[in-house]
Amino acid sequence: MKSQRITIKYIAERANVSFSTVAKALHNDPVINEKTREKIHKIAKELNYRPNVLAKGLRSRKTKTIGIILNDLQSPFYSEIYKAIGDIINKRGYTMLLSDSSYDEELEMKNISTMISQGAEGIIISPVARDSVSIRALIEDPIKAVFIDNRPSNPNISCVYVDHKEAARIATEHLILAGHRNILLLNGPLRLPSSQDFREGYVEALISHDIEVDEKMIKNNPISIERTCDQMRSIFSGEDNIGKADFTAIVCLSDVIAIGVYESALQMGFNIPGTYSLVGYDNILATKYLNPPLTTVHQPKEQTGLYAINLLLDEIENGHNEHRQIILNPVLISRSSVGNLGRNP
Amino acid sequence: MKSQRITIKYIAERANVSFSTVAKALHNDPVINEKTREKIHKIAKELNYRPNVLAKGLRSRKTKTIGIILNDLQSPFYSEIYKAIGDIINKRGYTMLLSDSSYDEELEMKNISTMISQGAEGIIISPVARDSVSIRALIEDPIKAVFIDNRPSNPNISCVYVDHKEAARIATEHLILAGHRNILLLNGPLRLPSSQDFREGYVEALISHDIEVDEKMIKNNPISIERTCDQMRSIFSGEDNIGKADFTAIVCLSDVIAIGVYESALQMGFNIPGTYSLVGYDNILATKYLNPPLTTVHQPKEQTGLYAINLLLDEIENGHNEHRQIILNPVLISRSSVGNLGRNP
DNA sequence: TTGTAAGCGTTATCAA
DNA sequence: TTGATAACGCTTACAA
Repeated sequence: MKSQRITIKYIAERANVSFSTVAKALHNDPVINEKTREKIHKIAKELNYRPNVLAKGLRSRKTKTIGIILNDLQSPFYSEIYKAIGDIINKRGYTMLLSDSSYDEELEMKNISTMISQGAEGIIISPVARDSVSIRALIEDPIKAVFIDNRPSNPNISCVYVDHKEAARIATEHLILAGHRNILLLNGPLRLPSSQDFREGYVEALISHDIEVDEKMIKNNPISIERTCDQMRSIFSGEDNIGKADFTAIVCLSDVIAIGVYESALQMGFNIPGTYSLVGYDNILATKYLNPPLTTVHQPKEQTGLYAINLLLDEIENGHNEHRQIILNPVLISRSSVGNLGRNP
Repeated sequence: MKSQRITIKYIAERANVSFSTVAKALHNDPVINEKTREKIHKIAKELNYRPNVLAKGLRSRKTKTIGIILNDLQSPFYSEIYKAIGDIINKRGYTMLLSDSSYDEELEMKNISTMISQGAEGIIISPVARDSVSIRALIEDPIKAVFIDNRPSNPNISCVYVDHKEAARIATEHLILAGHRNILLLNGPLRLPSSQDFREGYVEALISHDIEVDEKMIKNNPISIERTCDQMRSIFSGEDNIGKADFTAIVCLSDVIAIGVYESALQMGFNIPGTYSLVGYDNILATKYLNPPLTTVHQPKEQTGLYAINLLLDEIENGHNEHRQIILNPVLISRSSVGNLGRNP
């Protein structure tokens, strides 16, 4: 298995020319004689020559590699985003380096380091925090980056994100207009910028409708079905600081959390929207087919990915240097998980 | 922005030692004096030194990079698999190169080439076909590979897969035992090995219960919600060679196809399981919460990923050379999308 | 204990 | 039109 590696040097031997001639021929450099060019191409093809990207990158600084750093590879939310990114990356002849930070700053830092080490020409990242060591490191590094999903506090970064505050406002208001006044917020960990924004939107909606904000009604938990079930169980069992009769509706930071509520409904025997009305966020594929179909706020995920990669490639290939911020709008998708309490006309 | 790149050479200058001393110190080579070692580490840390993986890989042939090639990054089926893979890869200090072949052999070939070019030390691939130019190329190359999701025809390849034939048999038999005899098979494109296997299992189940196999009842379409809706619509409109009354149950090659049937039910106004009983395959997360909850055949996706990456890393790191084939078992998850026709006790 | 030097496979410059 | 050569940043004998 000590099989000879196919390099331009090896091709040169076979073709009886110098390796630099081979290099030029392979790049279709017009200085090379048509005949030799063809001969060399033929040999390369026969030997199934594959240029060594490492050597190439080392020498030319061009690796044609883009790093994508997200927080949860498995989440349908993120997968729609990087599906869109991946398609473009492929089409444009790049390769995608992908990694998962799992909402952990240390891991994020490591991921960024690795990608830079690997010679990624650019990075698209869904940052764990609005500002952090890793983000500052990223900005200092001469590597191009586009942030998605969250607005970084430093304005000198290109980014594409949906206005989470507005999303929460829309979702909460929808419930208020359906007559709900005691609305539970199933939020994510408060250290996440999206959770902070979402919370703000929720509060704003309540206030603008003269509803008092009760801190006990805001629950911050990791974004997962299991943890959501734990939360609901603790409310039902009386362990929590609120009881199951203290609210009539639930807003969730993400559809995954909303699915956790569906699971809880199954486990604890309550009904959606009979017992609780429910609004999610993201509009992931499955929500349409849930029982009942979930009312949720749509995030343009494909668009996010598309904008992000186009911005990045533009910066890389055309040396674009001014930073652009693209804010996308959330839109309410009304389905059947919200019941009308009939207080409002 | 012409910022000085931090290399061992640069650190060497700062530390007043030769660059090879730096290299050794950074590797904690015991021949280096404790004092100088510490000094060098300190400087490296201050300068935020990141080894250039390209140079490293070029010289040492170790890139710590694993390539993952799948057919549909967005599908929850695949994302569970590479989530599992990604976790291990990260934990073991590797990086993941990910790409999507979209069930296209040409793209697959390109993806393999790219990964080899990039110096990936190993590849985990869900192959488009059981045998193909790209697969043969992959075997000839000295790169380690593990196939998942499908059994390749060449036995000299490590692989991890679920027995799709058995899965189809279980699914179909489940319907037969519920009294169904006219069962529509919503299969994938016939060029896909999984479709071929699935078809076999379906046929086997029918035969073993003395039900005649009707080719018209087997539909091969791309695996997507949209194409499934198209198929159902053509049956309902009479354009197809079977009519809507010709069957009472449906088996699907994947849960995504099954979701397409749910969508069709919505669009065309039929009922599950009232009009048609339905069995899916994969047991993706959402199936449990569909309306009605989908009866499906579970594929151990996380296990698939885990086995695959462990096999691969074992081959890479321990030079394991014998190839191993791991076959995983599908298991029926009975929920509420199958109605009993009452013919059997 | 530290330093010198060759080489990994390219690109790119200059000379022939 | 072709060839020789240096350089990219690192690893790794071997020499000092």
